[in-house]
Amino acid sequence: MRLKELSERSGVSTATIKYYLRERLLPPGERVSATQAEYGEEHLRRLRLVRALIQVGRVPVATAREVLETAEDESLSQNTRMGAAVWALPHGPEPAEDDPETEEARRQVDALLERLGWTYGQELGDTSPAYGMLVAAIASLARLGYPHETDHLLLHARLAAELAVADLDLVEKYGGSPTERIEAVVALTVLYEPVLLALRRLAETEESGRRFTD
Amino acid sequence: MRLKELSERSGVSTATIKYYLRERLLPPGERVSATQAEYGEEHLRRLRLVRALIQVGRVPVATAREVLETAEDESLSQNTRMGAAVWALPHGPEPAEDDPETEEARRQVDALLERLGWTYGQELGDTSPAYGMLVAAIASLARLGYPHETDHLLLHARLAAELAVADLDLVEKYGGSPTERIEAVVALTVLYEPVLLALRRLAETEESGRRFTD
DNA sequence: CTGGTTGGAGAGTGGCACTATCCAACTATT
DNA sequence: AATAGTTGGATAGTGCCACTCTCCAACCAG
Repeated sequence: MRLKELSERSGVSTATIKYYLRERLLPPGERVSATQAEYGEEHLRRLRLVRALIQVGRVPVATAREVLETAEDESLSQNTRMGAAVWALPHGPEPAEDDPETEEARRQVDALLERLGWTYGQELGDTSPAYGMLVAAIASLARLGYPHETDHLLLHARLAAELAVADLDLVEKYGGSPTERIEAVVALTVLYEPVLLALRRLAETEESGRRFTD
Repeated sequence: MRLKELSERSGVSTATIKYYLRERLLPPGERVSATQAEYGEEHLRRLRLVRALIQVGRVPVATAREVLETAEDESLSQNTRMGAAVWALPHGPEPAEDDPETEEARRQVDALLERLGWTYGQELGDTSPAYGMLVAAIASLARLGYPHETDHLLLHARLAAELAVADLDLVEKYGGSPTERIEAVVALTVLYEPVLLALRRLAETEESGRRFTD
């Protein structure tokens, strides 16, 4: 298939596909002549994954490239590939190191993770970006004087763990090659985030409507 | 307090505070003379809330203004104010209307919400942005061939409802004026999103490490 | 008196995700 | 075979956004 057909079947403009090719989010097509290239079904699948990550998952282009490169780097162990791919997903700024709320939040998170028995992926001698995200969010809550008790966090963590088990059951049932599985974990991690957030907002609207009806 | 002190106590540069004042994210300070203004503790609190929404919650500046304006518009009922504030929170692009995956996703979401008995805030004769967010995410999963069974969605919804109940318990315990309560709902809705996502990612790393260790 | 500070306004910056233009090589139509 | 349209690679440009810089008159502290 030619660029135009790839564009029509994916709903992505040719200009944007060219941009993705340039940014190495898509592998180049097979050269047919000096100025013509041919694309296959694999390109279409990959393009749709890229679009889903960028549009639905709000992953920056540069990040999407890193994630996908790591996912298909067969020189790494499956576990490293999976960890590194999720590692590269977007996350807020690292928490400021030099204020009391951050330190307190860090203590609280450490205590929480220890209580859960999570090793929080210190695999590479570094803490996960998700850890920083968590600390920053809790520090913000503290700074605003909103409650952030360990019990409440534990509830969130317990529910998160339940989701993770269900998601990975899905991946195992889904099967496929190691690379496909890693892609599936990335896709499910990213694409179920809006699902979860949307459901939570709907649930909150529902519940607050129930409680605060005038 | 003067601009500089507000800046020092909040950790936000004076240039950025001026920008927020211009964008009406902060109410103007009390004029002391033609070119001097005085700010109070309320400004500091508001500034911290704005910063939390923008930096941690990734809410665009224009959206933050709408959300906060709605939250403090005392001409509206408490329920409307709360609904409208959460309504204005950022969400992905509306799903494309004209493709089969979107239609299928919409049917699935409608069935899910009916089964849950959620009225998904059709208060204003329109569906919530969170509804569109949910449809778009599920359509993406379908387009990529990933599973998105109703059972799996129901699990997410059940957990989301559990979170909503816990969050609103916190708000009720927190108390305060109606405006403060609405601010609290907005702040907790936004600031617990990164907490939940971070915990989910940590849980996924943990669980996939457990399953896929080579 | 004077050197530094304050705050309002407008223009400028940098990053990002495209998007438009150009052009030579190709392909399809008559 | 002429010609009109298409393709794909490279480069530059666009639009948006969240700041950030510059200027300047008014102000204030030593």
